[in-house]
Amino acid sequence: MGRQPCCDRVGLKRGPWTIEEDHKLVHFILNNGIQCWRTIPKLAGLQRCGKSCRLRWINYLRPDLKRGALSEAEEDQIIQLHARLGNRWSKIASHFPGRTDNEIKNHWNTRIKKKLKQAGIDPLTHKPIDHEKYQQESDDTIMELNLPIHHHKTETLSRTETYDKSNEAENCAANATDFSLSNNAYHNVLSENFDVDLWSKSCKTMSNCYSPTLSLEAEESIKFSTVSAVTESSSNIEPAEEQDSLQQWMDSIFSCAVNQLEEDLFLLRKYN
DNA sequence: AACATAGACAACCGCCTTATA
DNA sequence: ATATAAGGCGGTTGTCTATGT
Repeated sequence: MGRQPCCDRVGLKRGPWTIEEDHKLVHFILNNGIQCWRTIPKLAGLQRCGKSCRLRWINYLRPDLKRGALSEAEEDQIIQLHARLGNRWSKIASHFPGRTDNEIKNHWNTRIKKKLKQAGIDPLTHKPIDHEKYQQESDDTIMELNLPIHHHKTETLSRTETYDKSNEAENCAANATDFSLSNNAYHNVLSENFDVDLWSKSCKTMSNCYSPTLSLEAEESIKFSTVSAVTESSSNIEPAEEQDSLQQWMDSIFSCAVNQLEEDLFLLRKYN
C-alpha cells in the first residue's frame, strides 16, 4: 500500500552542502533532468534525502537564479505584494523570475520588516503603527522605534560571496565589478570539472526561452558563469529543444494567468 | 588576540495537499 | 476507498561572518 519511502533516513548527511555535493547534484540534474527527487540522491551518489536535494537545487543551484541584493524597486514590489497576499512567499516569489521564496522570505524578515517599522508602518497589517499600544509590547520594539539603528555592517557579504573570494573563483570575482557577477564565479568553480558544455547550454536555453522575463542582470550573470566554457555549440539549440522551450514558455505564461486568477480569488474571499 | 553580539541566509522541520499503490 | 509517501510551503533554527568591546 502507498508509495515507497522517500529514503531510509539512515546515514544521511545533514547541514551545509559541500562543493563536492553541489557538484554531484548539478552534474546529475543537468545530465538526467529531474524525474523523481526520491531517487536523485541515490543515483547522484549523495548521502542526502530527496527533500534536501530539491531544496538545494531550487534555492541555490538552479542556473536561472538571479543573485545579488534585491533592488529598491523589487523591495517596493514585495511590500505591495505582501499587502495583497500576506505571507504567501511562493506566490510573491512567482512575480520575481530568478528569485526564490526562501530568499524573499529571508529578506522580508531581516530587512523589510525593520524598514517598515522604522517608517512607522506595521509590517503585518501595512497600516500606521499605534505607537502607544506598540510601546507596551516590548522594550526591544521601543528601542527600535526611538533609537537610531546601529548598522554594524552596511555591506555584509553573503556566505557565498565570502566563499567565492577565498577560493579558486577569487580571480574571477576580483575582476567582476558587479555584485551579481562575483557571486556567479561560484558556478565557474562548480562547472570546472564536469560537462561545461551541457551546463552552459542549459543556462543559455533557460535564459533564452524558459524565463522570458529574465532580467538583463540575471542574463548577464548566467553568461558570466559560463564565460569560460561557452562554445560554438552552446548557441545552437536543437529544434526539439526549441520545441520543449516553447512549450515551457507557454506553460509559464499559462502559469502567470493562473497565478493572477488565484490572487483575484484570494482577494475576493478576503474582502467578501 | 579573544570573546560577545548582531545580521544574513542556508537548511531543516512539520504540516498540508496531491498522487499513487 | 484507504493508507502512505512525495512534493510543496511557511515558520523556525543553525551556522557563519563581520563588527564591537
